[in-house]
Amino acid sequence: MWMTRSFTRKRNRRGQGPRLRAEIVDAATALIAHNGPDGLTLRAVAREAGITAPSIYPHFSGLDAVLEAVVDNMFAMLADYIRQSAGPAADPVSRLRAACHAYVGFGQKYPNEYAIMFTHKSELIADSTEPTVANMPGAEAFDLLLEPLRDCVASGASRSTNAQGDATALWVALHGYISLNTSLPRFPWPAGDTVIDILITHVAQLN
Amino acid sequence: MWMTRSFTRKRNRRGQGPRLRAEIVDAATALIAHNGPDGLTLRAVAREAGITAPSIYPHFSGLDAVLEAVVDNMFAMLADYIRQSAGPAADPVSRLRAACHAYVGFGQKYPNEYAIMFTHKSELIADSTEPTVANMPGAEAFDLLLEPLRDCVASGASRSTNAQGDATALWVALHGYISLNTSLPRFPWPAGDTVIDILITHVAQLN
DNA sequence: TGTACATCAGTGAACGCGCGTTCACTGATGTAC
DNA sequence: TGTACATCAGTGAACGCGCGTTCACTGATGTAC
Repeated sequence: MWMTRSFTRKRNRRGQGPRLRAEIVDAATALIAHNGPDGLTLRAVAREAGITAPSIYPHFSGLDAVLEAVVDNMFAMLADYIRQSAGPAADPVSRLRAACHAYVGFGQKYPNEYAIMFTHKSELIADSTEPTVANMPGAEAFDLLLEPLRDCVASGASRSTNAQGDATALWVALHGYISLNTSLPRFPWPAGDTVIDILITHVAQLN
Repeated sequence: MWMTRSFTRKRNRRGQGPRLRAEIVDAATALIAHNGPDGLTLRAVAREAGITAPSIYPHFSGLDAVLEAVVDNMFAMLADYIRQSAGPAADPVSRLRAACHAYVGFGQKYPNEYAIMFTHKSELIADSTEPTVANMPGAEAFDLLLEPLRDCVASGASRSTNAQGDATALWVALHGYISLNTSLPRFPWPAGDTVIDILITHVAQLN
């Protein structure tokens, strides 16, 4: 069982109040990572952060707002994670494969956090914003799949004639792998990365 | 807002007590369908079923057991749903395509119910049972993808050399589509069934 | 430089609520004689 | 056929608990003069 941190927090100095905001987000993330999304309450977050429950209100309107910040944070981490893994590779196919494996690797390294990124009520995305790729929460990560795929097409390594559609399909497939593999670990999965490689090769139509 | 049923329930007759078990499962399913998995409590299920909370205990050890029954029920429904849609088609490719579309259709028709089928703690599956395809909760549904794919291979319609692996990849992909499409409805999805068709054609390696 | 004061970063007690679970019970229904 | 009884299918009150949210407060820290 996960235990609350036991050391006593030191109050922030004048003007440093907003630092607590980040600590609250970290505390919520840690709780999700260890207990899943279920036990997540305002009071639990406060306990984990080493503060009292009312102290959250100056920084967030409630638990939903905290969760939204956690999700935003995780999406930014995901994009960084993919960039770090896929950046070095020179040829487009290696870059695409690396990006896909990094995407799945992130989901498997942070399964509970990954799950809430997509479980989270999407109504929180402002209704006024146009539904384009650019202002989606996962837009950065999506682009990190789409661009290498486009490069594969340009270099003749992929037979795709619809990069946007195929990148979407690829995203869907990788997401499905993370989700199913996490929730059904007892399924007789083919060894190692077999399924991931099948998906990349065929959905991205690599030669 | 979803309202509780207002008519008053009639007590079951002697010997008909077990009927309440099914009513409890139905009530829990209805709550999940309308409110998502979050507001689901023992007392809410009892209210929805028109009984008092303690009346659940003779039939289930607690909320987890109710949820398990709901999930089992939904997996059985899913298999029926696929069979009904995919049964008539004569040639293997049509059967495979129909099965895949039915799978996705089920997930989109019952998004909240579909989500809990895989969100549900998989530890409830007896640890002693061997992890084979046969005793998975979704085994029936998986077979309804695997068999048509094998037929496609046999008839020369699919280039797959690893039906089991490719069926797994296909399942993963369809699952991913349901999941992402449900949680990100504002993403600029390609029109209609484009993504599904891309996934079927390429993952099943149809000619 | 010293001091009075305003402000900032939280605390701690309290509230009403719905929850899971227990317990003794009730009243209709079937059964034995 | 009548009646006493056992059992079945639930009820209703009660408990302790953790929750979200409010409110008045405190004490350290920076600022004005």
